[in-house]
Amino acid sequence: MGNENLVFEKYLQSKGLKLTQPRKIILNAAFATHEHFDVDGLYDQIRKKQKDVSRATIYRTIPLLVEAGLIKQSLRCLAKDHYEHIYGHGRHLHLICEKCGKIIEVESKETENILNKLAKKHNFNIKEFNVGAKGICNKCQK
Amino acid sequence: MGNENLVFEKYLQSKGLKLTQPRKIILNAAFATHEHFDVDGLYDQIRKKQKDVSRATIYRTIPLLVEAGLIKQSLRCLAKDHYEHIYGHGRHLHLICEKCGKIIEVESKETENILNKLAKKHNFNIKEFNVGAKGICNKCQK
DNA sequence: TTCATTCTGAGAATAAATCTCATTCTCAAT
DNA sequence: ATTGAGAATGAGATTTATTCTCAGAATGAA
Ligand SMILES: [Mn+2]
Ligand SMILES: [Mn+2]
Ligand SMILES: [Zn+2]
Ligand SMILES: [Zn+2]
Repeated sequence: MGNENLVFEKYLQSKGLKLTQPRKIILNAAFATHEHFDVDGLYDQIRKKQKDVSRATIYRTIPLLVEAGLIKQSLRCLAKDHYEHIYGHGRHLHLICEKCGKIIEVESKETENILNKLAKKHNFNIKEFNVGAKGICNKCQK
Repeated sequence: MGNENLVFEKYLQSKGLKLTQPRKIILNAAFATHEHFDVDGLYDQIRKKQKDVSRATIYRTIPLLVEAGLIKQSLRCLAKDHYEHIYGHGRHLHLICEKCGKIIEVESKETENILNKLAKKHNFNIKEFNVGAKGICNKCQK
């Protein structure tokens, strides 16, 4: 339990927006797990906790969390957008198994350094890394 | 004009499928440009050439081209799946401008080597690399 | 309280992608 | 050349994630 709440509140204030109850609930749900998540996942999780937030509000809140630098759009599985929180969670790349859907997270400063170098060569200002590979995981190879 | 036709035909034969006229037209359209493309892009391009292929057939043919190793799913822009051909086109990574949508393609054996190393450590068998970054391009920084 | 603004939920609307199905094509066997 | 079985196609219906609309509720400063 970091201080995502504080970060979010600060961001909302800076935009003249309010940290309401639904927004708190959604923020909490997004940080309740270290797994990637989608809108329906959040919705179900929130409903299990007797809370009540509409899907519309979740869809409206996610861009705010992204803008605040708390979460990022991650992968797209089963035709749905997926997200993951980034605040308090080191950058990493993804190895995604095409068979079972397993996601392996790996840290790699090296790839970042290389990308930074290439970006500099093109005068490109990187905001978000997006590194990964698809293939077959250990178990599924048998 | 490589021999994508031959590759596609071989693949289709191996699956008991046929290289029909619509499939030829779609294949050609996919290789007519080195830009990334989406279904509507192909559809418009084909219609401009007086040809006629339904969207349904394009949607049905794309997975075949992917399976044949001729194209790959690339980016997702404006809520649409995008693709790019890979046959006869060296692997590369993408620097995508969030402002103007410009896509800079850069080669980098280094990142591949690193990813291969990381994959080996996890007994992961890589099929497709997916490397890039989002940010602001040279021009849009002013 | 008042008042202006922001938020919210419910449901309608949008649109990419998939599916259905009747018809047409393909091609190997006769 | 004819036939027949399976494959392919186009048109339109369907699905479904996401966005939009709008009427009412909450917020908070004055
Ligand atoms: Mn992750
Ligand atoms: Mn490319
Ligand atoms: Zn697996
Ligand atoms: Zn740009």
